[in-house]
Amino acid sequence: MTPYVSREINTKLQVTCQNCNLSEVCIPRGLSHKDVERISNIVVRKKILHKGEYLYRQGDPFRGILTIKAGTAKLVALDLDGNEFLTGYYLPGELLGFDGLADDRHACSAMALETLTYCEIPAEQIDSLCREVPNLMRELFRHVGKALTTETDHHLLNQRSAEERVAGFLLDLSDRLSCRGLSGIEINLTLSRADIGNYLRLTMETVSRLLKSLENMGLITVSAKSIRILDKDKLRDLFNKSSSEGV
Amino acid sequence: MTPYVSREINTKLQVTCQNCNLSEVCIPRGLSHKDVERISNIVVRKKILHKGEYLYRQGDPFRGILTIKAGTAKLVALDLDGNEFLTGYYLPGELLGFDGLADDRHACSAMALETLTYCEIPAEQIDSLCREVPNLMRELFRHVGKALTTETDHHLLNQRSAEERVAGFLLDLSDRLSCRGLSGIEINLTLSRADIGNYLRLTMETVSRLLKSLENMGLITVSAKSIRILDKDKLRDLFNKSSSEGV
DNA sequence: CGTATTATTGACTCCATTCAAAGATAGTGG
DNA sequence: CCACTATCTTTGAATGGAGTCAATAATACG
Repeated sequence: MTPYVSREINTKLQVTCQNCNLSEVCIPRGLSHKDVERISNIVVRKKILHKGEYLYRQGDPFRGILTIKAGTAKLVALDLDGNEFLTGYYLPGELLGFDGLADDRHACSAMALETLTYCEIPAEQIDSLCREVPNLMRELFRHVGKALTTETDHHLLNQRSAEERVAGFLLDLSDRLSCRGLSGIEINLTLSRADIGNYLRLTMETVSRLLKSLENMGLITVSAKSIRILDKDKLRDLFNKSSSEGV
Repeated sequence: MTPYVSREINTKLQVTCQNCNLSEVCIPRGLSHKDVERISNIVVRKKILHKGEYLYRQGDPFRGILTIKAGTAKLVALDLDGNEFLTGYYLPGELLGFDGLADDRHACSAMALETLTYCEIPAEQIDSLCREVPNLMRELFRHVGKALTTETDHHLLNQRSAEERVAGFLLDLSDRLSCRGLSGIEINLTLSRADIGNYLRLTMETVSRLLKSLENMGLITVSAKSIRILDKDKLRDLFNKSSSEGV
């Protein structure tokens, strides 16, 4: 019953944190109306990026904490050999940029996977803003802590069997989409098979084979970049396979 | 040339952040004398823990940010099946506890690997202390950011070949010991083979085989829990093997 | 409509795991 | 101090899961 507000980023003057449709998942979550107002004046609402463009690049000076308004992005680290490693995949309302906190340079690159709009708390403002709005400080600590446990979960996922990894990836994505009021059943992948493989540390061939296998089992249907989850419970069972061994 | 101060935690009254021998690597790093004084009054210097005792357990309410004064600790997450996953291994001056930031409960357990002493910024004090000492806030953000990139590096390491993982583990440990003024050559492992395997997501058999193999190559000598690095450069070459393929 | 990119499918290989058994080490009580 | 036990470590042989290489198919894009 919150007043409906246009999703168009183009109507720039109107869009504030107070009326943003993502206020339930983004920074404002848990902050008072007054705090949000304070923050909203600082937050920079950025222009559109197109597929393949960077929000920031590995090695860039830390630019701030970003949050996606619309679209999806991937976070990529380069290993010693220059190979990509997809460390994260971001949906609207999710925060990124924490990889720049450690030494004021971004340790990863963030790239738009499709047309994307985002907001930013500029690096130079974080300090003063946190001092003025202690609740924001607490929220930022909470978010960066969340980024840490998410990375641990990702690491844990990638130690499981290829089948469990793919199942886990779909379940995670489904849940995160649901949280944002989007369909957790009809999933539109913006990642390529190679990207998914990169995220799960599998080859694209293995990802392809396993999506087909899940389809053959009747758990999902796959058609190009669109995946429909037919049986989430069975998918979950598959994900937890190792614990209920032997059946 | 800083005045030498007893390492004995038992002489409680004397030990402050100002005179702690770890001030170059721990929280005080980069803070003014005055800031350190302020913090030192809040920091709680804890009693001795013995091998196998917990600093905190998964599910416990967030207790604060801890730093090890003497000894080593492991950070362990339990996966869905109840299997251990060793997410981190901590040396004196290293901070832990960030796994409790996200939802005020610790996502991991921290266990002493040997007799251990540590200090603590209690959870309830972090907020006010950060407000009084903005430089501390910045340092904490830096540290939690570091924890995040460290976890990504760990994740990346665990995607490499078993040989590279073991070599990388030894190199990392060696460097971290060196930073603390300890020998990076004569390494005393406090982790068991199973723990190392757990950290590197290898079986203890594989770890054992590869330590033996590195010994046969003349890069290290192994005797029980004591490892001596004989040729760090060659060890580094081995770690970077995949990039200089074919030789 | 044609070309480039991305995805699928198959056959074969190899690295790390598993299973199993022997050997070393550390901790305990007589 | 030594014997005894439990735990940790080493070593070997066989297995299997995901990778690699390669060819074809589908999709996106100009």
